[in-house]
Amino acid sequence: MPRPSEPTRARIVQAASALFYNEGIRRVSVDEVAAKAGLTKRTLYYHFKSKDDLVAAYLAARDQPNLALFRKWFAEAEGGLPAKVEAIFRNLARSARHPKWKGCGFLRTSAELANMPGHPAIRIGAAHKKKFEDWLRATFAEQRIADPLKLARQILLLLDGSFAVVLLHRDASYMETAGEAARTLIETAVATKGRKRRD
Amino acid sequence: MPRPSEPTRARIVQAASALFYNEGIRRVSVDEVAAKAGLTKRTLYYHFKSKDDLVAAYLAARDQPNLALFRKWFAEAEGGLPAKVEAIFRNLARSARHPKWKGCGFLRTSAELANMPGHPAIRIGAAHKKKFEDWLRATFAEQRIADPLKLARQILLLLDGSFAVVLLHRDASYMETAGEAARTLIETAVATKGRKRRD
DNA sequence: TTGTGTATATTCACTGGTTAGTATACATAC
DNA sequence: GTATGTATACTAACCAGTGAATATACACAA
Repeated sequence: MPRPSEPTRARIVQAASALFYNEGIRRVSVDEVAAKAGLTKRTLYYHFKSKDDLVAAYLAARDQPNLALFRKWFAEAEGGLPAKVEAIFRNLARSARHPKWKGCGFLRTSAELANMPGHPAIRIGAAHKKKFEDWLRATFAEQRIADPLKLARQILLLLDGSFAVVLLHRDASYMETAGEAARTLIETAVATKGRKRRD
Repeated sequence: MPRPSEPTRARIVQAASALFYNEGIRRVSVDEVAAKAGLTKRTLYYHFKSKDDLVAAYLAARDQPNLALFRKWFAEAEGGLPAKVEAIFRNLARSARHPKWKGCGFLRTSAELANMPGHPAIRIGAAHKKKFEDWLRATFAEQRIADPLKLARQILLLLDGSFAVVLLHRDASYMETAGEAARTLIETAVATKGRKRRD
């Protein structure tokens, strides 16, 4: 039974993900994670050196799948650039209507651990958001938009804002409002493409 | 010494505010709050029936001062509507650069308690955001903007987005980016004032 | 093929500390 | 002498992390 070790670790991360996402980091004990994974706490501590380490692994496992989903929604959408970005918000709204939805795991974790600035989990969250921003910036740069970084950050702000607002109000329609705002900002940036900045 | 009871209660809320905001709800014990307020836990439980009750009081105490601050920043700013809204973001960025700043207490609390949907603290947070949205909507309506509710919600999304992003990245310049985005959205809405919706 | 050593993987049982909430008694002011 | 307010001392549960022992799989030697 010993040898492999990788499936066990993966099972622990899976159990931790479900519990941490649904209940919150500090609400969930290491014992609960171990029980859900079907093993003892001592075994868990063989694979992870601390609870903080486990929390970091939980977020690290969410990084790539999450980004892939956003890219998929963007790629599959019909229409031009604004429509493709808006599709991300529309799909997100659909996810948010599921009763088990509880916002963005990265944001919620960094909100809960805000008193530990250098925590590995917060770094992983920041890196995740940065990857998303970088992908948007590159996409906008390809379309010869004047200030692709600024526009990417504006979209990111709307996205994370919709995570926060929808979590509070439990009203997913805010995500469609955010999508509309994103469309307006993109169209404005496109219109300014060649022109000098006014003001 | 007994009689008054109100200053005692206020002192408890003050102690709770500092601790809950800086360390997080579940991180802070009722004993710690009592110690910081200079009394025993048993006395605290005379004034509040549970920890949840105390958490709710912590947020309720933040509601009016927070809104007043936003209104003050708006009112004192020079210039037109976009400049006045942008001033809110600029002032917020200034606050966020203080090292003790840890985001929006309402958002962080509801992120931490996301597993308890009906929690009084979450309701207070939602009501707070709604009041801000209502104030913006009324302000925009006075200026004869076409869809004041939609614009108010877009600004709210940018505001809460900047709380989230700046908490993660510890880079307050995102708030100025959010302010710029708000300006763009307002100017677009103003330009659409009388006109029919295109599309 | 069979025995044996070793790194890997797992468990039981425990520690020292913390936690929300309470039973009871005492003090003060009016 | 009764409302209000405060403190001491307690419960019963929980929690992150560890010490010591054990089980398994595989490499290699006989």
